[in-house]
Amino acid sequence: MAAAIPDEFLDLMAEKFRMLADATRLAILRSLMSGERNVTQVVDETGRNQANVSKHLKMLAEAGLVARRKEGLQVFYRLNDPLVERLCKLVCETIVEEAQKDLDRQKRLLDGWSGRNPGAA
Amino acid sequence: MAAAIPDEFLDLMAEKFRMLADATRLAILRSLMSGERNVTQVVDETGRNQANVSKHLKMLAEAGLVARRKEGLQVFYRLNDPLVERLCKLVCETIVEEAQKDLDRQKRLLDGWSGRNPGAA
DNA sequence: CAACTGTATTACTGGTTGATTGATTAATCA
DNA sequence: TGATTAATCAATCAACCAGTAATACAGTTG
Repeated sequence: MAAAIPDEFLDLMAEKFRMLADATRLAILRSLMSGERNVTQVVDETGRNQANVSKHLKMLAEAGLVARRKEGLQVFYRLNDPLVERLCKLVCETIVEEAQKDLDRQKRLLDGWSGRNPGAA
Repeated sequence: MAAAIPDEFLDLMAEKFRMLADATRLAILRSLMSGERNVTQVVDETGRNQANVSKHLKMLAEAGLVARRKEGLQVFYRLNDPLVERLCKLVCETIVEEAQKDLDRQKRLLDGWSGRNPGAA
């Protein structure tokens, strides 16, 4: 019956989605999907600069999406919310599907349609 | 094996999530989850003003999340992307779980813990 | 201890985007 | 024409993001 979403949820939901609505943060999360990483490793894997990565990691930690562990000089981060991978997976699949649909449409226009139905606008 | 997310996907994914990263748009989508609605109905159900709703509906339509149908004076919108409801459902469940976890933690502090382990800070 | 190095965070800035609102316009129909 | 519905315009305000520079922190070395 898909219970309706209560008003108080809307802001919380928006906040969750907002965390995922940035390519840099997604790149960081993707890096953490392979396992725990320190800041320098994340910097290397994402190609973003350190201050920027650090800032986004802080946001993600405050939102509860990643967890922090300090060890000597280094700070290690890891995924802390199973939701992340599930949401990313769903969206990725959708992107693939949409790309496939586009391909099919083009294909139909290019070969399947040639010669037939000549007068159509 | 959870195939890695390719770089080219990051922006597309961020764009998808960004559409859902706003409480007003979520309220609009929730309204449409009950079925097709015209703009006035969405305005009433969301409590936002007409210009605002109209603008967000346009964004959602351009992103392909909703579909548009004009009939006389009115314009009807409906959900057009099965992803929306699945993503919202996932996030809602997570919010409920997190709230539950908070409740449990408080409960444990209040009654389960009283008397025992007296010296702990 | 003081100086120094490597690692991570914070502060500040400029530029961009986004949300909201009131007023106006466009389209449709009585 | 007048009423209704939706889209657009113009203006304001807030949020966000990248980048540089400055700061903090832990550990090492002299």
